[in-house]
Amino acid sequence: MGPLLSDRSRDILEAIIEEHIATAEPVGSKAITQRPSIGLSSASVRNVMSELEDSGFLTSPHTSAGRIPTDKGYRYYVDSVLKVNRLNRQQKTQIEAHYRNRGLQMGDLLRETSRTLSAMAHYTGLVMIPRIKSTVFRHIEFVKLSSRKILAVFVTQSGLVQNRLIEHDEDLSHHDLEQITNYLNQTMAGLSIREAQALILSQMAKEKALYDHLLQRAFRLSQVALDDATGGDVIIEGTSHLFEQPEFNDLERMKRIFQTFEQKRALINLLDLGLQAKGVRVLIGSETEHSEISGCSLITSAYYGKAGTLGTLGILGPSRMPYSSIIPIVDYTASLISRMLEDDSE
Amino acid sequence: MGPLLSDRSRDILEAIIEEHIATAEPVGSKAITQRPSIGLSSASVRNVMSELEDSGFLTSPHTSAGRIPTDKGYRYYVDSVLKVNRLNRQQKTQIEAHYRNRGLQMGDLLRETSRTLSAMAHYTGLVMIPRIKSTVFRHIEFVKLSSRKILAVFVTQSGLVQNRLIEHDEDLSHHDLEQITNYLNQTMAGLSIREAQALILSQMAKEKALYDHLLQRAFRLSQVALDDATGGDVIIEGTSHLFEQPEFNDLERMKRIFQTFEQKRALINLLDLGLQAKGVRVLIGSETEHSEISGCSLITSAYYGKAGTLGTLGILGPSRMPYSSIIPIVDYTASLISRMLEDDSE
DNA sequence: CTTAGCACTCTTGCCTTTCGAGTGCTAACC
DNA sequence: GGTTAGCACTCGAAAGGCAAGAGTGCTAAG
Repeated sequence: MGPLLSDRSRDILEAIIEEHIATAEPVGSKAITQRPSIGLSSASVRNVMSELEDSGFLTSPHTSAGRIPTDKGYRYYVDSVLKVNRLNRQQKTQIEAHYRNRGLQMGDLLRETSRTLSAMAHYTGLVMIPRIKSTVFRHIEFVKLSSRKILAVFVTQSGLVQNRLIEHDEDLSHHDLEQITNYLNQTMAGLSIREAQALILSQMAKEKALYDHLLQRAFRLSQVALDDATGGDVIIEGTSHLFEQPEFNDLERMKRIFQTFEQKRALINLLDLGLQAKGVRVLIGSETEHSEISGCSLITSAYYGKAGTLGTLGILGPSRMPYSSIIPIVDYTASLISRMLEDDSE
Repeated sequence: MGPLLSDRSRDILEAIIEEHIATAEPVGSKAITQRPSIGLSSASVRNVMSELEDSGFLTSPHTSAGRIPTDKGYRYYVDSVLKVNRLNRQQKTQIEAHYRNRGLQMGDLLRETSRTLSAMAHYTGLVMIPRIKSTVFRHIEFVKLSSRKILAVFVTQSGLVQNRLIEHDEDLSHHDLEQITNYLNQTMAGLSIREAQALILSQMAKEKALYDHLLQRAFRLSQVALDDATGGDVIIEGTSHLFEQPEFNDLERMKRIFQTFEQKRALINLLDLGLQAKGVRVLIGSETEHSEISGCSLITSAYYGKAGTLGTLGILGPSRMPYSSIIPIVDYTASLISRMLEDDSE
C-alpha cells in the first residue's frame, strides 16, 4: 500500500523527512542538494518538492519557508522508506540494566518499564496495565474490614494484585469467609478469568437449586471481585521530556496534552488498538483521531505473559520523531518484559 | 511572630496582595487608592509602599511597574492578616459529592481525594499514601507464584493493600504457606505495624533457640513483607491546571515543575513536613527550599484514621494564590476523609 | 503629616525597514 | 527531453524608532 512514488521522489522525501527530524525546521531545496545521496540541483529538487506538496506528502508553513512533512508524508516514510535500526549491544544492556538486581513485582515492573521507555527514547513512556480478563487466576482472598465491608484481594498468575471493596448486606463471619476463600481457590485454580467467570455464572444457577447458602455467597462475592468494570489503567512516565521538543513550545497545546494524560481514557483507547496487532504499531498525528494530541505520534507494541497478550506499551512523542531508533526500543522492551513475564509464572 | 507593621502598612500590604492575587499584575499606588478601605492619596500610598519594599515585603519588577509581594510579604499576609473564609454549604456539598454513591477502597479513595482537591481549587492536588508504619495490621497472605517467588499481600485496617515480591531460597509448599499465613494472622491481629515488627524481631530471636523451622520461616517472610523500604508515594492530580496560571507561562519553569512531579521524592519530603503539624500548613515559595518549584506555594493538612495520623494531603499552586478560599478547602477535605477512614474500620 | 504636581524611567505596542531564506518561473544548456 | 542557472517575488524574523501609558520618587505647598 501507500501511493507509488518514483525512486527520485522517494529519495527526496526521505531526505526531507530525515533533515526535518534532525533540525525541527522546515527544509528548503538547498539543504537537500548538500546531501551526498542526491545528485541534483536545487531547481530540480524544487520541482520534485512541488509535486510532493501537490500529492499531499509535504506542506509549507508559508511561501518562503521550506517544507515540512505532513502526516501522510510520515506515514509513507514509515511504511515504505524507513529502514529500522537494530539496537546495538550497549542499548540492549542499557535497557536490561533497568531490571537488574531487583525482584520486581508486576506493578513495579510495569512502572519501571514505562520509565525505561521514556528514558531510552527521551519521550513519554506508556504502559497499559493488563485487563483482568486477559489474565490467569492464581489466588483470591476476602478480608473483612467491617461488618458490611469486605475487601476482595485477587492475584493473577503473573503476580498482578487487584483489589475491590465489596459492600455486603449480610454479616459473614471470619470462618465463613475462610471457607469461601478455600473453596474458590481450589475451584478456580489455573483457570483463565474468562473461564472462571463462566464457571461462576453456571454454578450460581446450579447452586440456587441446591440451596447451599454458603456457596451462593461464595459465587456472588467472587463475581463482584472479578468484575472488570474499572477497565484498564495506563502508567505514564517521562512527560517532562515533551518540554524539550521545540514543537511543544505552545502552552495551549501542552495543556491539552496534559489534560489527555490526566483523563487517560483516550490513551487507553489508543493503546487498546494495539492489542491485536503483531509487532510494533505506529500511529501518526491525525491518525490518532484525537485532536488533543495532534502532532504527536504513538509507537506501540503488545506484550505477553504465559497466557497470551497482556497489554500494550509504547512511546508518545512528536510526529517528528526518529522512528528508526524509537521503533526498535519499543520492540525490544516489549519482548524483554514478555520474556520476564513468561518466566515468572513457572 | 512576623515583624510588626503599623495598621496602615498592614492595610496597604493586604490591599496590594489581594489586588495582585486578583489580577496577577504588579499593582501600583493608584489601584490601591480606589479601594474603599484605604482613605489616602496615591502619594501617601507610595511612601508606604516604598517602606514595605525596603523591609522586604514587596519588590518591583522594574522602575515603573508597580509592586508585587515577596515570599516574605505573603508569609506575613498569611500569618497576620489573612482571615480564612468558611466554606459555604454549596462548596461542602460539592466536595462531598465526589465521594457519594461509591464503595471506594482506600487506594481509590485517596486518588479521588487528590482529584477533588484539584477540582475544587483549580490547582494541583497532592495526596500522600500512608506509610505502612503508621497503619494497623489487618491481614497478611502469602501467594506462591513460582518455586522461588512468593508474593506477600498485606492489608491494613483501613483497607490499604500493599504487596511485595519475595525471592525465597527454599521451596515452601502450599500447605506450609497456609500454616504460616494462619499463624501470622492470629498472632498479629490488631497490632500496629510498629508493634508487629517489634514482635517479629523478638520472636525471631526466640525461635532460633526453639528451633521451629516453620515459625522461623514465618517470621522471616513477614519481616520482609512488612519492610517499609519503598517509603511513601504521592498521588498527583490536576497538573494541567497549572497551565492556566499566567505565572507559569515559562516553559523552562514548567519543565522543572513537572520533573519534580515525576521524581516525587522532593514532594514527599515536603508533605512529610506536614505530618506532625496540626491543622493546615502553608509553605510559601522559597520556604519549600526547593528551587525547582520556586514561585509555588503548598497548602497541606494531615489526615487521620482510627490509629492516628495516616498522611498528608494538599494543594500546590502559585504563590499568588487565594489563600483565604484554598485553605478551607484543604482543611475540610482532610477532615472529611479522616472521618470516612475512621468510620471505615469499625 | 499629607498631598498635588511634575520630571523621570521603563515597558508595551506599533510601525517601518531591512535582511535573508526560499520559492516559482523562464530561458538556456546538454 | 530533462536539467539547471538566473532572477523576480514573497514572506517572516529581527532590529530600530516612536509614542503612549503606567508608575515612581521627589519637592514644595497645604
